[in-house]
Amino acid sequence: MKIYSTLTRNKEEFKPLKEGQVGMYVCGVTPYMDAHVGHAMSYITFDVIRRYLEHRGYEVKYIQNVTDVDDKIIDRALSHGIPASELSERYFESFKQDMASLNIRPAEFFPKATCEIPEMIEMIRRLIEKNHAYASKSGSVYFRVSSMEDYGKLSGRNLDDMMAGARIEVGDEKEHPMDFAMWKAAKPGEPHWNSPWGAGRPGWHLECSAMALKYLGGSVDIHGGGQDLIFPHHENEIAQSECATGVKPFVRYWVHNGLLKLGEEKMSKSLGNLVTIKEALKTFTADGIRLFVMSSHYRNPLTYSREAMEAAQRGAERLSKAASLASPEGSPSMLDLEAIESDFISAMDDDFDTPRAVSILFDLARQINTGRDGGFDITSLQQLLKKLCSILGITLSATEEDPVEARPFIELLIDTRKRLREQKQYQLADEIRDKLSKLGVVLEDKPGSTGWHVKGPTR
RNA sequence: GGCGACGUAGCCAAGUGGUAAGGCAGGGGUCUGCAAAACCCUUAUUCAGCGGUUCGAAUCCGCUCGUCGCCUCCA
Repeated sequence: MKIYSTLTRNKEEFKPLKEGQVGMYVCGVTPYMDAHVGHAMSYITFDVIRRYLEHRGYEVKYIQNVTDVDDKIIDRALSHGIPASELSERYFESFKQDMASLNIRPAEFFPKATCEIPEMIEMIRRLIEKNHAYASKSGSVYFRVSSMEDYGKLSGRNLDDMMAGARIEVGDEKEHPMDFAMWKAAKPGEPHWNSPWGAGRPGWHLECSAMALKYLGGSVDIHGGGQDLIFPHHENEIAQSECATGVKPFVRYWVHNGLLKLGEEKMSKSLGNLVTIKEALKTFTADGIRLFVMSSHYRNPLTYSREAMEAAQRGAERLSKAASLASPEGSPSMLDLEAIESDFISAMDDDFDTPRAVSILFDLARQINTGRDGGFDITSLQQLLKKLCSILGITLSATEEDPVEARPFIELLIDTRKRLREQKQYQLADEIRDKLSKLGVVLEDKPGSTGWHVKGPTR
């Protein structure tokens, strides 16, 4: 199996530190508003990677942090008149719901920044001891970037290049403009914790270093996140971790997903151009959204559009139809299932090439349909389709929940319509079908019987 | 200005040296009372442009144009 690592900018043969086990750390959210489809894209990507690794026999330990204290949370909590902890808790719950709706499996553990303060303080202390960090007069602590030989290796920058950028402000208390805060001295009214350097709160980058170390050990196999985190976040994580522990590399495979665009720009909370996951789910199903994400390679940017989403949604429906067809009782289909599965594996083994993997799913669906039409037993094909879909977290569930209360009435109408058709009263029969369709119930006449299903969410 | 991606049919998107997967949409057909679904056929002599390397390039190299991301919080 090959995985592209941002650090080497190459596909590397995947070998976890401990055979058969994978420590995976994915940067989580800062919960101060509802998550958007860009977050969905990222977490679907890592959910698929996790599921696939497990399918390949690895035992995966998956950790995802929650940044439950930061400037935005504090600002927003203030304007809502509630404690920061309450705000972040509320949106973290909302986030977990969204993830569940998208069939994204929860992390094994979601460490919160505010619950890991002692570990972070310990890390700062070690870095100060080793001269990699220093406390300022105001009680903040900064990482000394000049103390690290290869600072900038992940993002391909060096300190001189960065100094050439015009947007750097020279802070009074920093030794070097690129030094970054690990501990921020408390301002009046802000949530704060005590530390050897005074009251304050942890810097953003520090939590991931401390948590990765605590939960996954000195070396992480896979560390994931959006490409927008490469610099400064992940660069600084490397600096803190490698300088504190002396263990190199901090991360064996850096995996970054491309960003979701809305129109010509990145979808983001700060730009405000976003579609929340809850909004998307009003129109599309989890399978539709997952297929949309997987139809493009995870390292490429993807543009959210109604047209693209609808195409994915149609595709999802096609797959679940093929999976749920009743199989004729004929001779079994003679397809080489092992060859199909091994094509799927080699696509996924090649840096998780989901577009290629998905194309195999569609090929399989067509084989199922033609097999059915030819009177073959398609059960084994359907089992394979279901198996491959479950590796990708595609549920294949009917697009809508069963409208239990309406069921007897729908069936009554279908029965009535059947009699009308027998009497060749087609005009009235078609009228029933059209009206049901407008109500979201689609009828399909087959030889001898009429099937029905509910249309996707609100389409 | 520095760093990094990307540009393949109407749309989305694989393919990284051997002659263009797959999905959606469109056209024609089979089936059907008509639909729907499904199936079959069909839609890029061509991969942003221009040069170069090669027996051979969408794939490698150079240049040009265009788009995006990061350099400030961000999945």
